[in-house]
Amino acid sequence: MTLHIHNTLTRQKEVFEPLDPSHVRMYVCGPTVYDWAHIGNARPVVVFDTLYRLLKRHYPKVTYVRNITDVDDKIIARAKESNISIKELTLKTTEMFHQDMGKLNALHPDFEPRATDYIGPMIALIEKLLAAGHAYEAEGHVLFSVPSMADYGQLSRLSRKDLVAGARVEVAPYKKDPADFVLWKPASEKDGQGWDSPFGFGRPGWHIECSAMAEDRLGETFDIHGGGLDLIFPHHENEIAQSRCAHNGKPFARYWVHNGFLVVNGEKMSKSLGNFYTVHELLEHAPGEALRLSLLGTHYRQPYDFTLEGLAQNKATLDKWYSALRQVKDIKAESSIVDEAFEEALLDDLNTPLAISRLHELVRLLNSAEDEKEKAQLKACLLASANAMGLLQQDPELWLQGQADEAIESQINARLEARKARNFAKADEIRDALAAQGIILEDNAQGTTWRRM
RNA sequence: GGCGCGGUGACAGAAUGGCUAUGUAGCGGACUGCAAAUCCGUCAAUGCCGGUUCGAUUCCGGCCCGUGCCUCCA
Repeated sequence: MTLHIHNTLTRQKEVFEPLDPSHVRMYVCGPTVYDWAHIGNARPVVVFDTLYRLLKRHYPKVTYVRNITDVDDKIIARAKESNISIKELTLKTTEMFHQDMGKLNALHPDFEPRATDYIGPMIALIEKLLAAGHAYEAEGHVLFSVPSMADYGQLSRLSRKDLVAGARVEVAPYKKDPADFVLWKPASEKDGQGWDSPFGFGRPGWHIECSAMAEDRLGETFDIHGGGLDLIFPHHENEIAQSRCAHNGKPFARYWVHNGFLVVNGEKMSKSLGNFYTVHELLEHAPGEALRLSLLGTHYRQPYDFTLEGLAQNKATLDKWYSALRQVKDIKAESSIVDEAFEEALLDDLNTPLAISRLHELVRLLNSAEDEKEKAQLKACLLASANAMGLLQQDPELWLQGQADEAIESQINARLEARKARNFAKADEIRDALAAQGIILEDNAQGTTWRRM
């Protein structure tokens, strides 16, 4: 079984062949920490977490790096608004991000470099670019010279001519070419964020941050670089330009993987449109695991149309799956081999919807299995496969019922007594009363089980 | 204007040059005191027009519709 992955560089599905099969290296652009993460931020986290888990099953060592961008105009503005220090804002927001992503069952990356810890390497990279003639200083800025790179634009397939034709370019007077972009910009002390450098007091441009952190953690050339579709241009294009030009044209990332956009009611979700959901608020509607399943229910390169109804439906699916697991809670899972059809789906460019359909199939088989040994195997297979996607790792009782509740248990016992006495009117009365509290009773061979809606 | 992406049953969402996933909803049945859950069965789709082909939802061309990017957005 071989991993095939879509590479934005070639716009094709390719066989994944790591530079070093004993050590796969992946970099994904992380959040700019100034506010709660929204579901658009959560999508790449969940997608690349699933890829990370997949890679770990097939290669002996995987290094996954996801940065924290803690230098940014929006951060400076937000800190000023909230009247707190930049450090306080970025630390607090990073903590919020970690909590939310933890609820989505996202594993922690191997490294999570913060931009502010890499100012030195960024300056060094800029100096290399200046020395190589790919950058120039102008009015306190250092700019990357796009015309100095003959094959600029390969990832986005935008020619310089097209870029200039785009009427939205606001050409700063100090730019030699309209396409040039900032590597370093001047800052003043009152911004609350700035560093001394050979080019003066200032701060790094956004793109150079990722180039520097990726190189420091993963080397000049590495395997996979991921992020949202919208980062292709300009961010990733410029990362490539900086990194390759600083290293004599050496390749940067070999496979570029981009997740599609998030859409709400057919419209792009964005803060300016006001139609966005934060992960934090959605966690009040449904557990993080349901949100994770929702995000994986659409192939990662497709646009994902988020709805609260869809979220509720995925919650119901997990209820069903956990119910199936509860039926076999006394059966010990044997071995832990990921289902083959499931794994094949993931290996084919991370086809999570197809993999999920296989989980449905495994649940159905488990529900209809008669033989104990067969149940034990199916349970093990289901648990291992679901875990490969970061799902179904909770205790079923805890998922379905939450904290133990003696009042409910005694009501259920009272109902069982009534049923035994064939007093069905009373039994139904108790069931209806519990239903009004969102408690669903299920009578089965073993007795009566319950769950919360 | 340039560079892209997409249009599949009531809804969500995969796949495929012929055998038409999966889930939710619906319908029928089994089970149940009745429900719920579960199981079995079942209905139902490829935007439009051409072309290639024995055969197209799939490949090619045109059109319509929707949508994204085009200088710091995941």
